[in-house]
Amino acid sequence: MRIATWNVNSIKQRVDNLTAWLSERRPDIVCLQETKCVDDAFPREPFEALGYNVAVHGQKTFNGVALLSKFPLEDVTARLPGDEADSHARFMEAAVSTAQGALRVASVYLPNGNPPDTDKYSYKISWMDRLVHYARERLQLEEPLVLGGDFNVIPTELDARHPDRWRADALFLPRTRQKFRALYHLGLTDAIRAASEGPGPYTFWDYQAGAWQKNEGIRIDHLLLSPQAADRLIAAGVDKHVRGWEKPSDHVPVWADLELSA
DNA sequence: ATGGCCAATATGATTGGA
Repeated sequence: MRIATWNVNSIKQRVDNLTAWLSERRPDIVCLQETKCVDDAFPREPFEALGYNVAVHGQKTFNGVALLSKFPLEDVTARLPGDEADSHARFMEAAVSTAQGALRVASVYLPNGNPPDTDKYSYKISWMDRLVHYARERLQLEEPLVLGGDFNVIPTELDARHPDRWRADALFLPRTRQKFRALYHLGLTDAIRAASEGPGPYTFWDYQAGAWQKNEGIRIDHLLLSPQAADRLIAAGVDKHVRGWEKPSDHVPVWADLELSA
């Protein structure tokens, strides 16, 4: 079972890159973020033609998440509990059944939170509190669970080429990192950090200022595994080369292989 | 050389991203 996450920064602009990467990496399940389109306008056909079931939860202009899966998607839920007034399309969960066993997966697009002295940051923190609450409940099921997404959190100094430049940023503030550690402390495993000790790899390079050419990246896209998933982790990686393609997203795919057969 | 981008929108300037 290969599961991946990718912030595509507009699904309409990324159809060619996404289909090319799917053909190359051949993931079974993909969590997508920043699809930036309403559900009726989502280009499903190119992905269905590659054998994927498609579940979308989008909105006009901003945000938007989706799941692609070679297995049927069941119990699809497109709301993170805890705030009925939250209208942002940032979360979608589904259950997947395979011959090797069941898996629960969520596509997560955590708020950016900048600038930190505004209600955008308090929204980020309260969203993280809701995610902690959700994860705590799901972990009680003691099942394989993968939270894949753009968490907009740089976890440690190993996860930025120039950490000092990010000190005052909502992605790296102590309060942000503390809240992210609360997720770890529930018992979730960071798949990339389990597979490599760092520094790096990075998953995002800004379009501006030659960040890609100078490898001034950060690691903010993560796959967090429940103990029942982490016990089955075989390998994990970041497809950095995709950032060098024509018309790239500013994020690259992150993937993990799980041996689901107990 | 200390600045450089990209996507969506009833668009030609503004907003959001990170």
